[in-house]
Amino acid sequence: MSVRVRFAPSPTGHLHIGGARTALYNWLFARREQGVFILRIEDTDTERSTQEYTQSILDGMSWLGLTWDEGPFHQMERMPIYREHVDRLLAEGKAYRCTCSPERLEEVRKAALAAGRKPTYDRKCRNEERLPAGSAAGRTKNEERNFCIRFAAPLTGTTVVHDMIRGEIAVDNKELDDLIILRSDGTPTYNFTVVVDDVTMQISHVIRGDDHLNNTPRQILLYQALGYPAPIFAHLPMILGADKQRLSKRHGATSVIAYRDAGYLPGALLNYLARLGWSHGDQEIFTMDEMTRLFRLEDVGKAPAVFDPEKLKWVNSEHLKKYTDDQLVDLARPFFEKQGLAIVDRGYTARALHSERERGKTLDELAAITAFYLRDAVTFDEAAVTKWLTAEKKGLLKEIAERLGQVSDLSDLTLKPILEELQKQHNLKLVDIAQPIRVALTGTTVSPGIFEVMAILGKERVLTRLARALQ
RNA sequence: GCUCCCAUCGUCUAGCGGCCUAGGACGUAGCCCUCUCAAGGCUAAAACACGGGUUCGAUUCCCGUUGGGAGCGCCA
Repeated sequence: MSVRVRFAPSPTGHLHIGGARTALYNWLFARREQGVFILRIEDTDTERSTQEYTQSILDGMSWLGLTWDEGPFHQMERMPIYREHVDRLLAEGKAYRCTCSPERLEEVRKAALAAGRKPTYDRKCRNEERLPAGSAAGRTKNEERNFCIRFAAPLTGTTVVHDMIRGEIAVDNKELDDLIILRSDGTPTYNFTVVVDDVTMQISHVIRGDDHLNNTPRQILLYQALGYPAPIFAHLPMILGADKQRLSKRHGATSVIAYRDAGYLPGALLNYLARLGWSHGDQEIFTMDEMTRLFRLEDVGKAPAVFDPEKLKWVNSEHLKKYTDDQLVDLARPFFEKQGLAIVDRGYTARALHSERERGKTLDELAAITAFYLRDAVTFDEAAVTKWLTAEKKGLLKEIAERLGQVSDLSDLTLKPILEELQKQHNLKLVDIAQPIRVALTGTTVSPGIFEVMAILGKERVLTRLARALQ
């Protein structure tokens, strides 16, 4: 059997961390099994679905590099298919019209809850005499729209889910109620469309979050009613916030795009996400290639995982190490631009980034700490100036400037003797001489080695900055 | 409330009955390196939720308890 999997987000928000991992696992599984990865937009919630979110999800997927082989399909464009299936169930007596009002439903739920039962539908309309079936789904003309269509679920027996991650899960059919498959406005509902779509798209494996685990038995009932074989299921554990609650906006950035804008590499985000729930021995860092080769659904754990931004950062820094200085220039460019800095000298920028690359864990951080190289005027940190640019130190800097003016170029070779000599002469520690220079050149007390900074800046910039700091 | 799922260091996890004195990673702390900050190296603290079984032997298997998560929508 050929492997066909799908990622089916609903466009009611941006692509978030949890969705991205689900998409990744589907993608990895498809790649490894040489199957097909399908993207399906579940937009039957016309109230909340928007075109913007759809685009945002597509953008997120593209940025991550999770390319799809088929789609994107939109459920709103597949209405005839759903209606056809509803009609079939209706004709076979496996679905029925329900004229209960939302108000009555609410009362029934409340009463059930009060009696200690599940807040399910009491099957009133199913038990009353059947209304003329007709083509409820395809009703068009002057027909009233004050009814919806419910699935007539089996009253007895048990339904068992075969899950690649959870094993077998048996649920008593008594726990399942007659879910609505077609709303009174004629649109189908999730549990129905997902089944019809997965069948008609010939999905072989349904890999999704385990918030859908409870829905699975009802869906299996629908497969059976429709006379289709059910796909193989694999329910992934949830991703939680630091408070062990389901990850939400309250936990900070949850949209994939936010991570792109914060300077994370798509490969790093995916690497981190992959390790949330999946592992391969002690390995932490994976290339996409390694992941597609190594990923197995059998190695996915069952327990929910807490999203740890700190570890993500570390993973990102590890991935950052794999790029050359030259590649870093292009990666960091948008983040320099965000600060209003344009890259005029590519080689210079590459050398600047080289000196800082161990210090920034995201591209945003990296660009921020490298910015002083590209800025014309140094931005001074007040505390640093107060501590290190005292009158006494300024005298020292003046002396340094004079000596530097006499050398042809700045390098370890020319710089070291000069500073060491001054250090001895004034009976100072190297730190007492390095810090004033550092503040004068970078504006802060933190930077790469001072010799390196000076060599990269070059004689002209160094002297200019020194002069300016002395004012 | 009912049903389902889950349970190893703070966090991500390895472990699939003896190899466990429970391993790795992030983070934390200390030391080394050192012109600052990182990076790097070394070291340390840190976990099998609890109680019953099964077994010669349980982190590993079973049951219960507790804790957490999810579902119970004319949302997906």
